[in-house]
Amino acid sequence: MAKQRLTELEGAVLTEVGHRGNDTSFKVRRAFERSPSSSWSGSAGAVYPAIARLVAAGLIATVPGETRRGTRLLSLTAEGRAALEAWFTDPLAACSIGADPFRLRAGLWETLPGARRREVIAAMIAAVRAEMAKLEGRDDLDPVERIGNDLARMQQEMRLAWLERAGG
Amino acid sequence: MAKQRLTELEGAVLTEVGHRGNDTSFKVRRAFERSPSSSWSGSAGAVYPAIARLVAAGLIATVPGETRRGTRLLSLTAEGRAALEAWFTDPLAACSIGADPFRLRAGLWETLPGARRREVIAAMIAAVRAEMAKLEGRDDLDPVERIGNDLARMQQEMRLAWLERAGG
DNA sequence: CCGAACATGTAACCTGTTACATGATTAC
DNA sequence: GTAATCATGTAACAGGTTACATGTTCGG
Repeated sequence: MAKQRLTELEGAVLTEVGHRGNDTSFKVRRAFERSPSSSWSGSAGAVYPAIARLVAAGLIATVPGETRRGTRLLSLTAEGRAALEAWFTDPLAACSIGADPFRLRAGLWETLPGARRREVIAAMIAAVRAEMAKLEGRDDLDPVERIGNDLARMQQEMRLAWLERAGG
Repeated sequence: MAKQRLTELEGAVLTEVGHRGNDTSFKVRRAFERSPSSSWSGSAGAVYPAIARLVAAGLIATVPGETRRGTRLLSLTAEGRAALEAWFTDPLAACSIGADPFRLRAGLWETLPGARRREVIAAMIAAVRAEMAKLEGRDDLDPVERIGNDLARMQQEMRLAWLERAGG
């Protein structure tokens, strides 16, 4: 009955419920919507079915909320906590390379003729700076999300350093 | 008729055909299979349909190969080159944050009790070192892929520095 | 009272995965 | 000759996106 392996979205849902205090489907979904990562839109059509799968697998328990809004309060079961820990402590999954749109494109910038290349690099520097400003503006983060935010900032700093070397 | 917007896989396919000398569907697919990134498996069921879409959209032209193997030689059309450049020079797409499995999990490691936490961090350090060794072993890379490889290595170095700070 | 935010969910669609199926060429 | 590699593709399935549908509560 327990799921074979969690998807990234399912792991992230368990994280929201178990360590970030998002105890309803709606709050989980809103947390994804507000996250700066482009990887998920936090769409209802992804989050609600994912939670339904986790409930069916016995990893999330639900109790009806007190209001008449139809709210269901979510919590991790013992199995859910175990599945979450297995998910986030797997070294192969955690340290694999992932999908980085910058890495996929950077090699191609070097193929452009000089003037166009400098123009593109300048636009990229501006875009990275804008992303960094967004990341630095967050001061309402819990400790778990804080670390994710710091890592995202470090990656943008790395991109910036690379661009400044490439553009000079 | 021209596609509205390219997926990451479609952009990567155009890159393989246009800038990395992979002039058949099979070579494109094999290049993805051998890539260290975990984001795509390079499965036939993804690559062949993607190429079919790009051909239908007029971005890739095909001519039959000389052998009887059924090989079709691929090349970018003028529209294909334009679409590829639009794809890789879009600053918003290039500088967005992407799906990083490490970033998604790192905050949770800090919630573990001390001994278990050190154990997990040590396993992560070993896994990152193993990934870095794989990345450093490649010396058969063309200039475009070289840069992607360098960026992947820089990201693993960043992870390693973070882990050593967290584990100390 | 009305709009914004809360709250849940479904249906059509698109894309990627796994596994399968087929056949040609090359190396031993 | 036979195994590995080259070469192309499809079918069933899983999961995410967009857009839609429904109803509740709260602030002005």
